[in-house]
Amino acid sequence: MSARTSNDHARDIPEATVARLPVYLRALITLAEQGTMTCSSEELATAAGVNSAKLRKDLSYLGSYGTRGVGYDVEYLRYQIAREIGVTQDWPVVIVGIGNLGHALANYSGFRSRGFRVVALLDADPGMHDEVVAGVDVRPFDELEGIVVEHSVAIGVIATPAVAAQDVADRMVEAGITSILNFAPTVLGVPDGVDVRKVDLSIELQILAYHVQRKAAAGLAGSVEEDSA
Amino acid sequence: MSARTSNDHARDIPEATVARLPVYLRALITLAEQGTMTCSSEELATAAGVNSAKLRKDLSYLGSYGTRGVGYDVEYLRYQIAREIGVTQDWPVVIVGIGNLGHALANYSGFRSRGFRVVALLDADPGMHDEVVAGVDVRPFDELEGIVVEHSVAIGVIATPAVAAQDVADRMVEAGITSILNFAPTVLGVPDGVDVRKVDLSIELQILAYHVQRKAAAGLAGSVEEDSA
DNA sequence: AGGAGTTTGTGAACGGGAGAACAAACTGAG
DNA sequence: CTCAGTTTGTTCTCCCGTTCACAAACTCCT
Ligand SMILES: NC(=O)c1ccc[n+]([C@@H]2O[C@H](COP(=O)([O-])OP(=O)(O)OC[C@H]3O[C@@H](n4cnc5c(N)ncnc54)[C@H](O)[C@@H]3O)[C@@H](O)[C@H]2O)c1
Ligand SMILES: NC(=O)c1ccc[n+]([C@@H]2O[C@H](COP(=O)([O-])OP(=O)(O)OC[C@H]3O[C@@H](n4cnc5c(N)ncnc54)[C@H](O)[C@@H]3O)[C@@H](O)[C@H]2O)c1
Repeated sequence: MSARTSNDHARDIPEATVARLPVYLRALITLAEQGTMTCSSEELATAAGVNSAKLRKDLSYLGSYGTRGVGYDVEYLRYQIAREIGVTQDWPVVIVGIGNLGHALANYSGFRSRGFRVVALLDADPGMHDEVVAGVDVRPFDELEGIVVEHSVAIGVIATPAVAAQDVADRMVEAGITSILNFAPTVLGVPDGVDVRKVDLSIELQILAYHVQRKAAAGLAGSVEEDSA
Repeated sequence: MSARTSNDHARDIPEATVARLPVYLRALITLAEQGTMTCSSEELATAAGVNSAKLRKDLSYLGSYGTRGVGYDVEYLRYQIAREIGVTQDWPVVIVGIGNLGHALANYSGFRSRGFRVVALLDADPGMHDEVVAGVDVRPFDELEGIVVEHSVAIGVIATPAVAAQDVADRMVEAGITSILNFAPTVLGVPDGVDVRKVDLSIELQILAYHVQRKAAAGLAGSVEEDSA
């Protein structure tokens, strides 16, 4: 009951930190490619586009991997973050809905290079089956469960029209998937223990539109605010 | 100086609220299509996947558009939110980088139906010019400035490889664009007053992977936590 | 008209994250 | 060995966002 004791260090990294770790990881990979062996929190923070105090606090949740007076060993920190996120191993992924977006996702090489392997492309449209996209057969949606079990798939991507998304999510959960990345513009209902992250292009654009409008309105009003630092 | 007085109601809606308004808008559109005339905060909150108190507080920043004891008029609220976001008018958008992802974006109909109009598709690859995607010519990247000025474009989408993204962003800002949606996995540096939102598929997957791993580790440890409500 | 029932709008408590600031810990020169 | 310089890890404070809880406001029934 009280056994929250984990092997190494404290668990439960804050969500905000988890969301930034992949950014740090990317920055470290870039630094490593440039031949940098060591970096300070200041340098890494700049590369990642965040405040250095925030970076240090984030890293402190993982453990104490830096050296005072020196900084961080790029390769070592890179490995530690990758291990914490879990991308030292490969994650099998299934993509459902191979339309415009599904094709783009299947062809995306950044998938593979970051520890994700597309093991199946599924679509309900029979006209699409056995088409080969990026070296993977498009298979009937019904094969979901078999594939999930066979490859121990934990992560599913939904790129179907919005009306089908909830159905697909239900089937995914039933098949044993516990994490879903949803591109369809719908709110998905899932049981406890299942994670959903959504990517909604229209929402992003609408947020941008709001700010454009606000900036324009502020400009018309003639006041000179907004600029702080 | 103290003139933060605006015409109608108080300005500066919290960012978290701004990010949810499009979700409410989508839920209201769905309700309207189903013939619902009126809805309570509870119903709308459920449809939007949020807490009803949060919904009410969010809406209260826009004004007082509900009726106590009754709820909200779906059409009226829909219009008010659309007006607040700024999607009662059409926003011209340019997309730069017409590869896998750019094609998908250009073909995406949800763009148009939500108040965004793709006025130009730009790519640096000459082999691509004059190809027509979704009814729009692909043009050389150099035409950016002319198009931005001609159509008063405020919003730009970057779908180029990561190495080109900063360059493209610089050119966009120079041309007069003030809001950027970035799909390339890079941190963009932009001047104050320019908004950048990023969509990074790999980061989303890595966040999901972290949680899968955490769940698995918790399972192995044998503790029965996680479930609260 | 009055009262019961319903639902909004908001004040207040609470929790988590952001940033400033500093002590602890390391390096390297003399 | 000592001391100056550097950089981490962490504490402390502040602010934003979430949630609870309730008075105010409205409807409808009798
Ligand atoms: N294209 C984009 O750039 C873009 C951007 C943002 C969001 N989206 C969203 O992503 C989703 C897909 O967009 P798209 O442009 O690729 O659409 P699309 O119509 O081109 O593709 C949808 C695919 O899903 C398949 N499908 C339909 N129902 C299915 C089901 N029940 N099971 C399995 N497959 C099914 C269809 O056969 C089709 O191949 C949509 O919800 C869209 O709103 C797309
Ligand atoms: N394909 C996906 O599903 C996906 C998913 C997430 C992120 N991304 C990211 O989106 C970006 C585009 O991905 P993609 O798969 O479409 O790549 P892609 O290589 O298919 O397309 C890139 C396009 O950009 C053009 N381009 C290159 N440099 C340019 C420049 N300076 N100015 C204008 N155009 C230029 C190229 O000619 C090409 O047409 C990449 O950064 C990728 O990491 C893609």
